[in-house]
Amino acid sequence: MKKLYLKDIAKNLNVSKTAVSLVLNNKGDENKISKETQERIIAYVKKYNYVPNQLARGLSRGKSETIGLIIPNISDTFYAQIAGFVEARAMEMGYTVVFSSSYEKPEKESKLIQSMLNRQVDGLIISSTQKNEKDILRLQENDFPFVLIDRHYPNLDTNYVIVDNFGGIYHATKHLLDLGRKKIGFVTIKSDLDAMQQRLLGYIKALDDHGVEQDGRFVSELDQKTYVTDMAEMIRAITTPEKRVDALLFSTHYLAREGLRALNELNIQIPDEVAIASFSEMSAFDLVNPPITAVIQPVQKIGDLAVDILVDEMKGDHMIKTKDKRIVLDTNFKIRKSCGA
Amino acid sequence: MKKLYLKDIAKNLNVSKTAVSLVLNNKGDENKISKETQERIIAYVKKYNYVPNQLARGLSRGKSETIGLIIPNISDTFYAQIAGFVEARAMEMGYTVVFSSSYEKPEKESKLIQSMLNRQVDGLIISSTQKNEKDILRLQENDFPFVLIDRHYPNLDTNYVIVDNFGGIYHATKHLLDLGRKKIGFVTIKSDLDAMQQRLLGYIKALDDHGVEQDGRFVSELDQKTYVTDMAEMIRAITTPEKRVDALLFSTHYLAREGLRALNELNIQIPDEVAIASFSEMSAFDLVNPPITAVIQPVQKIGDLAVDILVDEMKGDHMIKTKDKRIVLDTNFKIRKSCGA
DNA sequence: TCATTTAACTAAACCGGTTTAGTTATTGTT
DNA sequence: AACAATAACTAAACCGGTTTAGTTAAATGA
Repeated sequence: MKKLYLKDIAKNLNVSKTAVSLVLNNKGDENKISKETQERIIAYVKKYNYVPNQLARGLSRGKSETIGLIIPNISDTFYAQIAGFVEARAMEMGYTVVFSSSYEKPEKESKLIQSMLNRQVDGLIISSTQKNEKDILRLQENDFPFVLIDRHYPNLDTNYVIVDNFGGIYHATKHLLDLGRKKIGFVTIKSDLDAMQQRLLGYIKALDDHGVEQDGRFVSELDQKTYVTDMAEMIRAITTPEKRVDALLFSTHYLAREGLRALNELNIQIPDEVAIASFSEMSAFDLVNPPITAVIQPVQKIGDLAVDILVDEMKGDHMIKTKDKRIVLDTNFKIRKSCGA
Repeated sequence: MKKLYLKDIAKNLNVSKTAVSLVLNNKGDENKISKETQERIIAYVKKYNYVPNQLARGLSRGKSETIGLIIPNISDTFYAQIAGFVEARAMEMGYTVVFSSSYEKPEKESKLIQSMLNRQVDGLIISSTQKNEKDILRLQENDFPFVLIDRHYPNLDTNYVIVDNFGGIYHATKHLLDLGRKKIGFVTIKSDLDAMQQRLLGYIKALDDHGVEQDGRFVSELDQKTYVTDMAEMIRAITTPEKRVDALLFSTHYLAREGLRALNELNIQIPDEVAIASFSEMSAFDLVNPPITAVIQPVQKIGDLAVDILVDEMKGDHMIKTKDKRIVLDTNFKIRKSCGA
């Protein structure tokens, strides 16, 4: 079973490569290939199950029908889910997805973008480290189609699909306040990410709006690399009688996971002694002890919209910007036992 | 900033495309390009940051430096983790990964394989639906490099990296028996997958070896599509006084998750009334109530080895089979509270 | 009836690299 | 001095498609 090429088909049917190529690309009619010839070609192709070499096709058409997906970490449930939806939607649209994890390293992200461009992806979906303005700017200057997801550059004028981080946390904070919690701690990751800043700001704004004074506030920023080990100590520190919090809000699902673990180990009763809630969740938050109240991100929408916008951008006339391409999605709020509602 | 091509470099340096190409591919010396010319070329390329078009490169060399990964579902933590390790390892080796989820549909899997072949991937890593012998056989007949992971075809002579499903469950079952549990139920998915069969067999063998009679056994096979809703009813049925089990072993992590949920809802005390354990885990199994004892799969090893074997296969002289390319990895057993140890 | 369209098709250039098969000038050998 | 060997390089073919710019023969128009 040796491989069948366009020229073989042409030879065997006594037509030109051109004819075969045109017919296979649905350009037979407009190029006046007769109905019979078209049928002969299609029949032959079907019979011998011919499929064109995508590299050759891509090379000559200047596009690869491939989109690149760059995310911080495919092993993280949040990104894995997004990847799943991106891939499914892309496939519907006829695109293949190549992906890579940047592990939050700007240099890695930069290399990945370069490498994907070499591989002639037609467009990029990037959840950026947000420390790589240089590459993002370059993409934009070159009118290369791309969409940022989950994280965007607030001072750059790009397409993006993000969630309302501020609003999500504001809602969660308000909920805790409404339940009578007065001393709400906010546990987050040391990070310049705008998304993280917004979550912090949402927390602060909610406290301000409810007139909570300085001593009712406690913000703890853990290091991305050491948060697992730091968590227990931090929790111990803020649950001492002097500066005891009565609620903790975690800015990410993995912080909530470790926070819960630490609280359980210290035998602190949730929600009685300390109520907790999390921004973003993972698949077992409804099964942990106690189930964790969480701000839910619309992962499917993020994935679907990112692809839709990108596809539009890739085909579209670059002059006509039809769709709105800056999207801030609302979050949901899932109340469970951990917040004591 | 318009794109720089090989021919531009050649023109600007007054050398041939050949010279540039050879030097960039580290074939300068063997082709007797003088040291100075080599340096000139390298300096120029570095200065202007030239990188070759991978489609053109792939087309002319007949390889794309890309590997395809086909898994049941990228959103599943298990496969997401494997994908992460596969991608990382592949990148180390200079390969890009394209992936797609088959959602357990053989036809989808078949299409994906075809599509990836069209895209000229150099090799495939497949976690097959195991209902697609036809395509796997064809790959093999054509000497196309591929490695099966997680699931293999027992009657086909292919490369694979799987885990010892039988042994893993045997160990877990024995552990429950040793803890004095006499009526152990086995909850699994209706499936022809050999992996699933092996898990069932491991359970049976362990019972046999310990002389557990027929009424100490209970196997429940749930439907892949409806297990979430069926679980509660099933659990209720086997916890009636007449045929009450004192332990439940779940053949997958998602079954364990739903089983735990159902048991909690029915207010059945774990492990006092019913002990539970799971084959494979998810990231919060140590935080759920109670933490779940689980057979742990070596995800990193699966990913790493799959890539190693595939790369070997892709470069390697097909005549010389150096490495062992059928690998059955041992599982670990993580004891937590749910089994009552 | 002769010029013009049109229908049906194709040769050849092209995409941007790699590779084969040379070429030319210099050095080495006898 | 004559010839082979070698160093340093390049023209052109090639990968497998797409696309442009034609060609040819029949149909139409004035």
